[in-house]
Amino acid sequence: MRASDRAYATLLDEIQSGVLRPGAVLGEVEQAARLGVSRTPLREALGRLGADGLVAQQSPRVTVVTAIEPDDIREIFEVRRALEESAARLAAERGDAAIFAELARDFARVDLADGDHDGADARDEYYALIARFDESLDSAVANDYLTAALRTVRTHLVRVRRLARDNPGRLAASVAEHRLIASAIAARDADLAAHATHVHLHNALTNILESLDASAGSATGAGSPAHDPVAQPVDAPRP
Amino acid sequence: MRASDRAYATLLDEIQSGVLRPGAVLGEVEQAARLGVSRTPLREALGRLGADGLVAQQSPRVTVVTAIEPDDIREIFEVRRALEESAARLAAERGDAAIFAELARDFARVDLADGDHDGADARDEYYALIARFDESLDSAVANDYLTAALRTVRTHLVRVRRLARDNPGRLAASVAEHRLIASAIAARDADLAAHATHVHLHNALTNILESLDASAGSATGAGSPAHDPVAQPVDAPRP
DNA sequence: GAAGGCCCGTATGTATACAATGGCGGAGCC
DNA sequence: GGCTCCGCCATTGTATACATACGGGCCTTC
Repeated sequence: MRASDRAYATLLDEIQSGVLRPGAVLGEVEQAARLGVSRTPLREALGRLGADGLVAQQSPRVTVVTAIEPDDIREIFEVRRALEESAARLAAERGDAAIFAELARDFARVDLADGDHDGADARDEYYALIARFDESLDSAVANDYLTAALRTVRTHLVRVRRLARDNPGRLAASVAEHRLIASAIAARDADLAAHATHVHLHNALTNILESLDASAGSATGAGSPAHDPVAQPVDAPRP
Repeated sequence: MRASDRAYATLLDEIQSGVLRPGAVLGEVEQAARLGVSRTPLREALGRLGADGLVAQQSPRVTVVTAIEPDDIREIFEVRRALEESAARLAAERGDAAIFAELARDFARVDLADGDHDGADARDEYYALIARFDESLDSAVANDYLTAALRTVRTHLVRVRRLARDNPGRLAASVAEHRLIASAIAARDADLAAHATHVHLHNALTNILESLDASAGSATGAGSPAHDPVAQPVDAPRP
């Protein structure tokens, strides 16, 4: 594996997981030394992260991790709605019905299992299933350009999810919503698939924004308690 | 201006204008020498072009200009429809009605002027107006993520337009379609704006594909006569 | 005492040198 | 005669050295 790939993967993970917080300054020599690579591959990694929108040049001399604010989340969900509604429609038109019928069954099963044991276990199963659903969707749509655009959106979504604590009730509802979407695609009902996607995204966004409001009310800025040992100067989240 | 920016801009222009044809091999030392920059900034330029989807690594050792085939065009238009329909909706909801009313007037004027003098002159005016329309749309939508996604699509569209000769009749129709979209946004009629966008994209795609069929029938591969003095080995359009 | 200018330090941007890998060609063997 | 293996060459990936430019701090002057 190339050094630039390692640097990109590591930085991506650290940004998505919150180890590198928004506003953290990413100096080239500093990060290159920390990750054990030279400046050249690190620059390539920073370039890719910049293309993804995860880092930006605050000034011509300083690269920082970008912030995600409620307005960003709304914007991301607008793009997400546009792309995923289309994807759902296209999947309903051309997808393999059997695959989505099976996905719908699996979502139904998780829905039941959720009563048995809620917690990290159910959540892991949920996220794994979502990932499988996304993969199946991409494969059914068979559109590299759409998949690429969705990939960018999903990259940002990882960070968004981290900001918002998902309550157990929302989890169960989300599973049910996905089940409906999968069923609609399996039934080749493009309108229903699109509208169910719309509903799902509306609910997800609402939940996230409410969760953000709640945590903003309880503790200001102490959402993620993790004191990071890496991101040195967390000054200037935005000028 | 940085050397990497110059390299990127030059290569982008050459790919979009067809000087560097699909399948052309972009060796690092070769292109660096040609563009008068070092390998380091050239690599950065290639990386950005790769992120845009304009070049790809055919094998782990050779970077080539990507091809655009009819299927690619269909895929691009699927993404474009998803994004531009949403953009039209959002612009209708939040845009400045006055700006789009003025755009609608300008489209109407070009529509009339088209009768006087058709040719390169009208086409330039048309493309300038389209560019202004796109800018106004982006500004009205005020969504950086959506704008970024549209930017990628538009980058590819430049190449698509070059492939298809646009006939004068289509040009006039396109102007009329844009006039309707602008009017709908000015009237804050989100549904009409979205549906007019759908109609416009459908017509544009149909025209492009028909034009492609026609040129494929008349001359195979001799669509762009420009003999290029730069792109050396045009071997292996695809294995 | 304050403001402006100069100098230095530190950062990025670029060039080049070095290393490793993959492909191609030739030669030898079956 | 054909296939396979070995070795060289070419090209990319990485590291490092050099240039340049921006910013901060200190000194000087008004």
